[in-house]
Amino acid sequence: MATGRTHRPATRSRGIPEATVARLPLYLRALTALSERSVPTVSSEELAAAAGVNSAKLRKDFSYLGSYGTRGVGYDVEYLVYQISRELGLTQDWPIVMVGIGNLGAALANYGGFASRGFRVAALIDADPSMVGKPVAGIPVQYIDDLEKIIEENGVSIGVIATPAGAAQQVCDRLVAAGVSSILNFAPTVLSVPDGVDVRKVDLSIELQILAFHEQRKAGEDGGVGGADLPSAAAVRAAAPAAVAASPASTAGRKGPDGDVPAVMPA
Amino acid sequence: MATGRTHRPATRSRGIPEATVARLPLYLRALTALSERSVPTVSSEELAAAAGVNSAKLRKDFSYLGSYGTRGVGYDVEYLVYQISRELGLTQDWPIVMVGIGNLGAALANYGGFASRGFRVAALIDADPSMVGKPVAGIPVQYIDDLEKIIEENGVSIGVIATPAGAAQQVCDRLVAAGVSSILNFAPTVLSVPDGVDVRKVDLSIELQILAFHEQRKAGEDGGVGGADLPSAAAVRAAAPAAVAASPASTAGRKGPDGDVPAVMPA
DNA sequence: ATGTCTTTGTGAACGCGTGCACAAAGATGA
DNA sequence: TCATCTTTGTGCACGCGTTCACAAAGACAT
Ligand SMILES: NC(=O)c1ccc[n+]([C@@H]2O[C@H](COP(=O)([O-])OP(=O)(O)OC[C@H]3O[C@@H](n4cnc5c(N)ncnc54)[C@H](O)[C@@H]3O)[C@@H](O)[C@H]2O)c1
Ligand SMILES: NC(=O)c1ccc[n+]([C@@H]2O[C@H](COP(=O)([O-])OP(=O)(O)OC[C@H]3O[C@@H](n4cnc5c(N)ncnc54)[C@H](O)[C@@H]3O)[C@@H](O)[C@H]2O)c1
Repeated sequence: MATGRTHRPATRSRGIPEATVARLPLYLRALTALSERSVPTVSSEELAAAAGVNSAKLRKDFSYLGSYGTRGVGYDVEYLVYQISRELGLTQDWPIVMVGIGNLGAALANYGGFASRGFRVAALIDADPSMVGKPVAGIPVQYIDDLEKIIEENGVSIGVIATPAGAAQQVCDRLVAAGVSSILNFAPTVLSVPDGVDVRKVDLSIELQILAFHEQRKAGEDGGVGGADLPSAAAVRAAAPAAVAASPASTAGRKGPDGDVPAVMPA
Repeated sequence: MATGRTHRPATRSRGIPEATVARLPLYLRALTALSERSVPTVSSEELAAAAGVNSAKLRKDFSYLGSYGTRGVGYDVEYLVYQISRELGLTQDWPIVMVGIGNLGAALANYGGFASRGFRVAALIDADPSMVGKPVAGIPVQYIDDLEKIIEENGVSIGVIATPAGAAQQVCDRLVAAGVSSILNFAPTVLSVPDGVDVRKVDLSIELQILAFHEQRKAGEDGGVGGADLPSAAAVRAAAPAAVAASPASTAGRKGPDGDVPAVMPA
C-alpha cells in the first residue's frame, strides 16, 4: 500500500524540512530573475517580497542550507543561485520520460520550463500506434512496449504520467518496475507505489474545487457570528453566482433514514 | 501538488481546516467511484485506503462536516457524496473564464474534468487576434478586450490564467478589477492580489524540482552519518543518473570569498 | 432484553511549520 | 579605532495538522 510511511529513524539531523524544499524552487526563480538583471546582492526582505513569502521564513529556510548571507548586506545572488541549484540537484542532468502524449502530454512536452532547469525529455511514450513516430515538440513519440528499454538505456529515474486515469496505475507499475523512483502524476487517480518511490500529483479538478469552497464561503458568510472580514468589491460579485442551490436550511439536522438523497453529480 | 494561499488574517472559528478542505475533493472522487459501482456504504478504513490517507484523519475530516456516519456500519455513500459536494459548493454552477488559449490553455479547455463537477467554461479568452473566433473544445475564443464584459455578463468569479509569465500579473489585475475573486494560475509567476482574493498555482517546474531533490537524496545519502534509510532497488538506479556533478566533498564548508561561482542555469 | 461485535467520533499528545523579536555580525563612516 | 547602522541567523512561543487509542454508539444475533 502506498500509505505506509514508516517513522523517521530517530534524530534526522541532516534533513531539510519538506516545506522548505517546496519553497526553494520559488526562491530560485526569483533569484534567477535578479541574476538576469545583474543584481549582485539581495536582502531577505526584498527576496521574500519577490517570492511572496515572509522574510523570517525565508531566512530560516536559507539557514538550513548554511550561512550564505552577509549581515548588513544580504545574500550574493549568483552564489545563492548556485547553492540552491545544488541542493535541489539541478546541477545534474535529469532525463525524464513522459507517458501519454494526448492533449495535456503534448502541451507539457512543448513547455520550455522543463529543459530550462536541468530536466531533459528523454522520451515521449504513448500506447496509440497511430501516434508512434510522430514528432511532438521535436521528439518522436515511441511505443509503450519499449518503455522498459527506454528507461534502462537512458537511466531515467523520473517519470511523468499524462494518460487517462484508467491507465495510470498500470503505467505507474511498469515505470516503477523498470527503475523509475519519482513520478509526477497528472491523471486524477491515487497511485499506489512501493516504499522509496515518490509520487507528486497535479490535479486541476481538485484545485478548482478548493477555490469553489472558498468562493462559496465568501458569498455565504455575510451574517456570520464571528468577525466579518472580506469587504472589497469581489465579495459583491461572489454573492451572486449563476445558480444558487435551493437547499432547505434544515438539511443541517440529522441524517434522513432512507434514500432521500438528492441526485447530484453526474460523474 | 499545488499550493498557494493568500489571505487569512482573522481568527476563523467556524471554519473547516484548510488541510481538510484540500482532501475533500479526494474523498469525493473515491466516493463517486463507489457510487457508480452502487456500493451502498463504506467504512472509514476502506474509504481511507481508496483515497490514500490515514483512516483516523479521514474520520476527523468528516467530523468537521458533522456526524454523517453510523457506528458499526460506516458511511452512506450517496449521502456523503451529497454532503461533501454541498460543502465544497459543487451543487452550484460555477462559470469560469480561461485566459491564454495556447498549448496548455487548449489542453485545459478540452479537459472533461472541468465540466464534470459543476464547473462550466463560460469563455475562452486570448490576446492573439488570429485566434479569436476559432473554436477550442467547441467554444469560440474571444478577444481580451471583452474580458470585463464577459465576466460581468456571466457572473464569473473564478478565473484560470494560462498566459505566458510576463502577461500573468496584468491579466490577473484585470480579472480582479472585473470582479473575479478566485484565480488558478498556471504561469510561473508570483501573483500579487488584494485581500479577499484567493490564488492557487499549479507549477510544473516546481514539482519536478521537488522530485529531483528527493531523487538526489536517495542517490547520494548512502554513507550519511545519520540513519541509513532507503534500501530498495529504486535507490540503485537513482545512484546512476546520466551525469553526476563532480563537486568536491569539501564544498560544504564556507563561502568562497569571490566569484568562483560556476556558471549554471541557462535560464 | 441482553450481550457481542464493529466502527465511529474525539480527547489528548506530539511534531512540524510559522512568525516575532532580538542579539550578534559585519559593513560603513568618521 | 570606535560608533552607528543594517541585516542576518535563530531562540522561542504558538497554532495547526496528524496520529494514537479508546469510550460510546449502534447493528445484529440470540
Ligand atoms: N487535459 C487537461 O488539461 C488535463 C488536466 C488535468 C488532468 N488531466 C488528466 O491528464 C490525463 C490526460 O489528459 P488528456 O486531455 O491529455 O487526454 P488525451 O486522451 O488527450 O490523452 C491521453 C493519451 O494517453 C494515451 N494512452 C492511453 N492509454 C495509455 C497507456 N496505457 N499507456 C500509454 N499511453 C496511453 C492515449 O493514446 C492518449 O494519447 C487524463 O487523465 C486527464 O484526466 C488532463
Ligand atoms: N505548456 C505547459 O505544459 C505548461 C506547463 C506549466 C506551465 N505552463 C505555463 O503556462 C503558460 C502557457 O503555456 P503555453 O505552453 O500554453 O504557452 P503558449 O505560448 O502556447 O500560449 C500562451 C497563450 O497566451 C496568449 N496570451 C499572451 N499574452 C496574453 C494576454 N496578455 N492576454 C491574454 N492572452 C495572452 C497567447 O496568445 C497564447 O495563445 C506559460 O506561462 C507557461 O509557462 C505551461
